Amino acid sequence: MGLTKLASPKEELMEEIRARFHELGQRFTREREALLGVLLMSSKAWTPQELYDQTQADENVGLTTTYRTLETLTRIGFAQVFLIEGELRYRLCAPTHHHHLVCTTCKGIDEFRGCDLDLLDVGSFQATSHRIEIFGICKNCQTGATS
Amino acid sequence: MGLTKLASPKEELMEEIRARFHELGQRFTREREALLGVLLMSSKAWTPQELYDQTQADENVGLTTTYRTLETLTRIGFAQVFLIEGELRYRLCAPTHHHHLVCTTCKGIDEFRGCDLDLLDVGSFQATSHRIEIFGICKNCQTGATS
DNA sequence: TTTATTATTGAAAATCATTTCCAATAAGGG
DNA sequence: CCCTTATTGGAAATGATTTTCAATAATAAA
Repeated sequence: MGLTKLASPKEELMEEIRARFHELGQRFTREREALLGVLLMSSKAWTPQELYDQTQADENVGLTTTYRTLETLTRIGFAQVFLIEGELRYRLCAPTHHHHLVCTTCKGIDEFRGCDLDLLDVGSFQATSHRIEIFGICKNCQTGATS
Repeated sequence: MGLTKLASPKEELMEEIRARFHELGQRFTREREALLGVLLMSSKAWTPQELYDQTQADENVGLTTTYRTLETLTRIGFAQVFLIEGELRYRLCAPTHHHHLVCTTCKGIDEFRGCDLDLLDVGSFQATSHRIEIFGICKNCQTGATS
């Protein structure tokens, strides 16, 4: 990990999201593209403020827009919120079922598939979804680098 | 579920927590006892505000103290935070390894034990902990009652 | 018991996170 | 190129949480 590329090819996912936006009658603005550009660049889960700061480098995107875009992406299933050490962080996610390896050092998150939780007997509890998160330190962060 | 009693006997857990507080040089105040009294009463995960409101019935506990006590219980391992539908909620938890069935209607949480996640191969990722949460509707909430 | 020490409390203020407002802007269909 | 209307951004509002600090009260020691 250590902020490796996302599993799904960058351009492909960008197009998939753009298409979904159009389907929903939402516009694909320069701001949204800039935010997605940053999000697609790594496996990191960002706080809204961090993401905002990151975009300031080249594009001018407002903090409010950053919040709104993360909310939208989460609502339509292309991002997920994570509670990591008391902070809410957002990360792009493929919309297929998977779980996460969360690095508490760099906040990078890798996906993994394959879980047998559907087999678990939960009695009369009517399960609708589940989440598995494995916390730890990714390979890259084990080798000393602080971020 | 539907806010059933906690697995571990109420008095027993209260004593365990009291003992741990003493060990840590922390005082077992009337306020902390009142808050624990409410927390021990059910399997519900509370927002700080809700817990504060609940205590006002008989004991006068401040909101600040409510936040502080939840923070302390979480830090020493007797409570856990949950992100449920965008809200942070706290629930007493036995300090042994287990996972959760989260009712998104009443916010009651049941514990379940037995998971084979330790067997999962996560390659070079250095796992330190993991969390499994199953979301859904508990038996009690399936039968119509709104809360 | 009584006293001394010091952790804890609570109310107010400060801070931080997030949302709402609304006038100006710009995406994208026609 | 024009029109419609979703989107933007800054400011203000709101909401959640933390800090501050003087008063209080829980325990240990006498």
